Amino acid sequence: MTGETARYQPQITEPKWQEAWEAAGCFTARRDPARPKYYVLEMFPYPSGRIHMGHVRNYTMGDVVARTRKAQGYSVLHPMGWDAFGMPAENAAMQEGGHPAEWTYNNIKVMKGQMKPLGLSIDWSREFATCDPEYYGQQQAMFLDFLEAGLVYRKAAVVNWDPVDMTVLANEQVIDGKGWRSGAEVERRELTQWFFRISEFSEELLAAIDGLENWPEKVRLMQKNWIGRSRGLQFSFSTVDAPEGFERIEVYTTRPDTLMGASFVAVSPDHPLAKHLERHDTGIAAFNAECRRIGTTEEALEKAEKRGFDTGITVRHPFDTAWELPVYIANFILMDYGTGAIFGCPAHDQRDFDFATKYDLPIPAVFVPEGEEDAALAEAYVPPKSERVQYVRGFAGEEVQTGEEAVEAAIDFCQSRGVGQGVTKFRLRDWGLSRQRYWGCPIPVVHCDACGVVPEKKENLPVELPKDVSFDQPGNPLDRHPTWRDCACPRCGGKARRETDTMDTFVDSSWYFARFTAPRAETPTVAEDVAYWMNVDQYIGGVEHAILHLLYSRFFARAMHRTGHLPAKAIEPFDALFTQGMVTHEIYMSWDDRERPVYHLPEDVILHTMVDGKRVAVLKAQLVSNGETLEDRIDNTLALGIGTAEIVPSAKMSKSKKNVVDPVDIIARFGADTARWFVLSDSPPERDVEWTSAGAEATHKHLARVWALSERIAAMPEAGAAPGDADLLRAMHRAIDEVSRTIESFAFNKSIAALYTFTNVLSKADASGPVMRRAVRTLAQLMAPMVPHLAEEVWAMQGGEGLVTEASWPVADPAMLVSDTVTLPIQINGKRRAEITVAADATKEDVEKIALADDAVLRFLAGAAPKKVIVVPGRIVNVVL
RNA sequence: GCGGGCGUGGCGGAACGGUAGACGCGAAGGUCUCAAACACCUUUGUCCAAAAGACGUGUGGGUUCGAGUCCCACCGCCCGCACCA
Repeated sequence: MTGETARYQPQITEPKWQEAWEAAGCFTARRDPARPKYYVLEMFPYPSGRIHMGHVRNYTMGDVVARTRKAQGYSVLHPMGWDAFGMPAENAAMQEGGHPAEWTYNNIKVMKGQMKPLGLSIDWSREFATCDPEYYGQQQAMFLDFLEAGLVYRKAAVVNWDPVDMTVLANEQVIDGKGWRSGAEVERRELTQWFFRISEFSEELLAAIDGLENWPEKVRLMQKNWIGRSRGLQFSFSTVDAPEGFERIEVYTTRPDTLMGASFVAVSPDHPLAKHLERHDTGIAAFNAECRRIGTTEEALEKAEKRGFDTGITVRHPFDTAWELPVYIANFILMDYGTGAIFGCPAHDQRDFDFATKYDLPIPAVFVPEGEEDAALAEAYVPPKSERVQYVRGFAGEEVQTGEEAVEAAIDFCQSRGVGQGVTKFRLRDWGLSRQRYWGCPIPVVHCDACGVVPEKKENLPVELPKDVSFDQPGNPLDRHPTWRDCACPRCGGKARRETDTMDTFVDSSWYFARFTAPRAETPTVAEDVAYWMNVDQYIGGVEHAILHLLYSRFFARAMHRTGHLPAKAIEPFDALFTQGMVTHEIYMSWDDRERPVYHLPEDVILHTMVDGKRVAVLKAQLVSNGETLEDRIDNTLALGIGTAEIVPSAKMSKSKKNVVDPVDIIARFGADTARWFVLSDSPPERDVEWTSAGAEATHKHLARVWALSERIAAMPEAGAAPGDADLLRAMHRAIDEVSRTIESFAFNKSIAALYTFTNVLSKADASGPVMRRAVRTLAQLMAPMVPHLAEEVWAMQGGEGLVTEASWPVADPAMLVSDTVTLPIQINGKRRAEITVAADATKEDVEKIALADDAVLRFLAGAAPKKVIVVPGRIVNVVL
């Protein structure tokens, strides 16, 4: 057969198989009590308008799991939806006009059109967007249930305020302390906002992490640290010369053992005392205002230079009333943590040390390394709490003890003297969900002059966003929409105003996984559906969600359970979690005549490897304008670097660096299977993978080789036997075993390596037609999760029954996996010097005898007896001289 | 600043504490071709002409018969830090 008529043509075959799957309803999820269920979920996308390679990688991984589980007989749920609320839609409306809904739904349409050609085994009948009123209406219903259950409340909280645009800014909209649009200095301002009482679950959310065995250890650690349980002492200092009402300052410390090393007290600029003082003291007012300009992120506060303002107030030390400590307002004290006030022990905290040095405060050491003398410190001495140290200013417990022991002893001592209480605190703060924006789920309450805050009646849900809004003025359009904003009080019928804050988009994504089990239901969830489908058996997404999204979802599952929307088994909604790495690409950069960087798209350069192995990127535009060929360029000016771009090693794909590879282009050129195979092949899934055009081309070639191999095998005789049959069958079972195990353990790069190995064996095998056919059909089955279209093609070519997508997963025969001999390396003093082949069931003694008789071993022994011989059966022999 | 992660050939990466470099890319040589492309075959960590050998997993120490893997210290890069999603 010539290459003319028979070729691997994904552009033709891929749509064909997608239609076949759709016609057969392969991916429609059904509750089937007779079968075990499997729920695979990839973190749903934000509809930005285009899919990127990260999506391809994420969804391909989920698809491998979904298709494998389906083949293994599970009833699979593999849904897809859209995390559709958020600021970009509003930004687009501001910049380009139009309406956020129009922008969002259009993006969804485009992105879905780009995703469909990937051939993912998604049940599209369950699709929804979080901006659908049907979805957010149910979310509002749950909000009301949470409100009734006491899981939501209002309190004042700090926001970034842009005084020119008169609007609240997100952290990412604050650049160097200035508003991104107005350029005005951003202020911290307090607003009354809605909060979820997530902190009520701190202890439980922390304790339950230990049960999340199939989560990555790093995510569990990050969550633990985020919740941040600490044990400490809360007590108050009595003040001297403080204003009325501030006779005491309550502080919290995790190191009460350092109380005798205290040298100052510091309160947050947002502390009631600081706020009181600023009303009467312009210096303090100016200092506090300065602090508030730093912003609201913890990062900014931590990185800012540590500064304080001496209030002139002092406090008495609890164990020595003659000892007075100055009270500062300090920019690094968070009002949200502890009591918003601390005592500083500069000897044993670097921040306090820097502060004390700056303000010339004493630095008395409380403890020193065992056996050392008390001496002046050049920096804070901060040993691990588990280390034994010698206390020179301790007041409780032994003189030499660990920090942990000393803390407990100090708490006991203080409590017995009536100085404070031992308390457990958490770093985790309540979740502020209010957003002063339009494009989010409206908070379904009204503010009535007579009744106060009144929940909307459930029969009036959803509280829909008004469509007639404009974004030509700063601020939230809901605030200035009179017919939407003004309403009747659900309780008294009097004049009332709707809440104009909308919900954080994290709320939308905190329960979508539950909604997928019954996406069209008229209640948030349906008992039978959540009972059958929950939990998510495998959740897959980016590590950037390791803390907030996952923690919020864990909280939501508990809150939903408490309000009757989820069964108890679903309070940890994700049984297994996998966090995948990014897709990166190298950057092509040159410089313009003013020495500014200019970035070039991958398709605008030709990559060439020079003889010395150096890679260069030649600018296509340069070749065209000079009328040159690549060869001319290589001969002439390449060495000079003219018309070439520097290759900067891989970086996260971003539009500004122009290193984005568009999946749509790749699919058009090579087909979806090439894109799918490549994103799985090179790197372990949890690590970043670098997209390279050479790799994509090589993948495509390999897939074409498999196609051609299948075609060759299809033409082989129907009957007969050949000497290589047994070897090929062994290789086949090894491949089944390896691919099955590596898919199970999320090592898809190794699955692909095993498929390469098996394909290489298969193409060189000296086996008969029937065995070859059997092997290549198995190859199709093993490849199907990764490259389902090609697998169908091969399956059909070999006369496979029905669709390979519907075929059951092959099982390796253990008897075919063992061999009768084994090759062992022999080390001499830990260095490999020889190898021997012995029977797989040889005894240690036999192996030792054979090893010691080996030529190389005899040469090294030179007649002497070995000191020791270590035989690890099946692995290695080590002879120690 | 705090928290978390990652460092292995020219490149992506393999390796229950047991033969470092599986598999793929790239490169070199060959077959085919008028020639090229494609395809196929062989080689490919570094040093040495080759053999033998030596050296090799970011750096420096340590534990072990044996360390990429475990421990300590350091260096570099990446991610998160509560209103981006």
